[in-house]
Amino acid sequence: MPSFQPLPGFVDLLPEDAARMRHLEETARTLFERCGYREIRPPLVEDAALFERTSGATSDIVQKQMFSIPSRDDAGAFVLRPEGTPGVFRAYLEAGYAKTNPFQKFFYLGPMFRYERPQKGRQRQFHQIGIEAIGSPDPHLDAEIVYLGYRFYEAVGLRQVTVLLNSIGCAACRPAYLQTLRNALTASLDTLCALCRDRFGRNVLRILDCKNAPCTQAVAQAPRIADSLCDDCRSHDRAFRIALKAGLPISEAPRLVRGLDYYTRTVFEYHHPGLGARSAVGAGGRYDGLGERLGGSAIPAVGFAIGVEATLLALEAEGKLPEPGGAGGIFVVYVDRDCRTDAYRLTEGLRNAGVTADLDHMGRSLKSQMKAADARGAHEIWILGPDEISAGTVKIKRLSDGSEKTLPVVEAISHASRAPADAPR
RNA sequence: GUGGGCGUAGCUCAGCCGGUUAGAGCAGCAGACUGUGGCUCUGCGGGUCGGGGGUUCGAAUCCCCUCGCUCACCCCA
Repeated sequence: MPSFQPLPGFVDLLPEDAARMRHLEETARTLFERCGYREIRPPLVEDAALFERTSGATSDIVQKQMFSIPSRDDAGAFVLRPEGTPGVFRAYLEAGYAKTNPFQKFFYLGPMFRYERPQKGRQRQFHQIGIEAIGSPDPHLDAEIVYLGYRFYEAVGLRQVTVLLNSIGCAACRPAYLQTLRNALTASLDTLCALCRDRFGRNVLRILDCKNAPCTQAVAQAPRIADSLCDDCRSHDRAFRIALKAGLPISEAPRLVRGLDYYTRTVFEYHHPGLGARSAVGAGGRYDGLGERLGGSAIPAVGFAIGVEATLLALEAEGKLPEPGGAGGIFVVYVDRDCRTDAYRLTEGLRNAGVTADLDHMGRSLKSQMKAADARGAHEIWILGPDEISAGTVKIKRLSDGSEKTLPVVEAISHASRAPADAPR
């Protein structure tokens, strides 16, 4: 057993894992850029207060899930970002977009950190890919984003994703609903789980989300938030649904709420049946309240985040995990050790000509070199032995059909650089 | 924070009613095929049996402690 392992909840992404993750990231990048979203990279470390102000001091993220870093001069706590939205929004404000060019579409990707007990699909360092459209209240934007998220899952190969939708109102109508909800739940307050009894005063809305039987029962009787929406929220929701592309596998989720405080109106989650109880592969919503929480003016915005690890699990469940392809390219093989330097020079010549090329560095037998070439998925083996070296040639073997030919080295290199053998597949 | 499961080779695991040299498959290396991959066969290397203590003539096996991993609950993208 090695002396050092990754810390609990942290994992080494080996090349095969990194390739899978990169595949998702590149799919997202292509898709999002096509829709006008530009990549933004806020820092991984922010002032703890940023998340306390935005996510809500009562949210679990803030209460117990943040990784804090003591600052040297005791100026306050720093934290590893537990989610992407606040940092993106802070960057938007900091850059002055609100004044110069208020409507901006961003995407971001990278690691997030939460101090949770690790389990399947949940790590302390996990990865998200998210988008944020800041500056517009347009319900068509909600539709664009919900659809875009779905398109991402579709593009990576998932076929069983469903979209859960709800509206949770705004600062104008939600307080009245919260009161209605409290009134409705008062009678059954004693039957609620301990956590929900606590939530009753602190964050009633979250009771809707509770999975404990007594709470779901109590909640089933309670009035729906959809019936308490103000006119503005109602018309926003209506326009959003009209705009939303038909054919999306949508489920109404009248009790869907979010764990973070800044959401308003549209909320949604993407679910996958292959993940069990914790079936979300991504989620998001509108957060018109975030700008004010950061001390600015009200700036409407909407976005979502994709859980990368959850998405990979879903792909695995559908049997669609992409198998990382071989390195391709050319593997240069030396017949005996005296040819190693020539083989090395030939390899460098190929690389300098823009061709993917490699060779053995373990002093292995010819046969083993051939095996290694095959194992790594090379397309051609270039064999260099005393005969070839004295003739200034190289023997080229195609792995696909085993055919061989001998060419002068110079000619072979220029041919390879024109018609690269490392073309995909 | 709470509960369950599991720690034996690089990986997946067998062995565990105590008993000689701790095994298999895969992977690795080498050979059969003396300058040729995939398939096959043969051989080789590789183990503080997570760690510590205890019981015993004898512990991978039984007991205690400890560390680690994992799954679930909680909560959550």
